[in-house]
Amino acid sequence: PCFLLMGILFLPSPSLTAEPISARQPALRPHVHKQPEKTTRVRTVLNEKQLHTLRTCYAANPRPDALMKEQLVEMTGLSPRVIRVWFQNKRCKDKKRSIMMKQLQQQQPNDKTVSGFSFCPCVALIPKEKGLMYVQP
Amino acid sequence: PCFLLMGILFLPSPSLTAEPISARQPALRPHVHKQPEKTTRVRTVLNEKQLHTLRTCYAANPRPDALMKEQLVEMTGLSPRVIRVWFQNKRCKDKKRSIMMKQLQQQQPNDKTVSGFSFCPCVALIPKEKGLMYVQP
DNA sequence: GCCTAATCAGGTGTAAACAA
DNA sequence: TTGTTTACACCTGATTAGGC
Repeated sequence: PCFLLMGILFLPSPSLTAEPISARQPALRPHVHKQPEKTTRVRTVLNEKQLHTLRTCYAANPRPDALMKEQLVEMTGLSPRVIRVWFQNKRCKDKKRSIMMKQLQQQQPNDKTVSGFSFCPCVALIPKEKGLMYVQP
Repeated sequence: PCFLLMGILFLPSPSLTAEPISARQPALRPHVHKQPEKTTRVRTVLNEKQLHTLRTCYAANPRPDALMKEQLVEMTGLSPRVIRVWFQNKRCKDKKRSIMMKQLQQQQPNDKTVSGFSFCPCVALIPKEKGLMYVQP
């Protein structure tokens, strides 16, 4: 259960070799056109194995062609649509992140002041509004 | 898959849990409607075997993904919700405990090392006595 | 009373939808 | 296609309450 694709060696996932239960068929709505009432958006939850496959492929080639995507469909059991969207989002996020990084680096090479927080992409660390700061008593 | 960069802790993507929608609680009135209706919450009592299974899994991976949780559901006979809550509580307790430990260790050697505060106040700062002091930033 | 399962409040990450 | 927004899955941390 390990094979080669585009020069990438895919090993079986360490956690699970057998994939028993949830081969997810997202069961998407056939009527894509908007019904203002039904706002139920079906969110596919990717498991670790699928993510690993996608990420490995992405690392080798962030813009897979149709053939490649087809292979991914087969490997992950995801729909082509999910594959496509995932790569779209991934490219976008990556780009955004790299831009952020560059800003961060050139902004303060080794400044340790609190002001550096304003550029911290991890929002959790920034009190948004009336958040609280933790200090030692 | 979690790393530190420029003092920012990047956590791995959240583990995935497929939770049936039916498990969502109807969000009963949090307010003054003190209706005499029974608010008895059902408390699951875990037996030794279930605890052992959960603890073993936790030791190997405190953040199981959807597949793993599904297996746990099968092995323990517990609902996905109970599994999820157990892991949440366990992580929280563990974290709290480890923080206590670290703070105990650091208590004697030195004081007033505010290093790290400017980078990560949420994580780095540890209460000296018992509990955190909150101040407005 | 202690331990902890369940709940709550608030936040994060991201798949999906949408806009350009 | 890229860039932005939205909705949802799931998190943490604090709190509440059930069993022993």
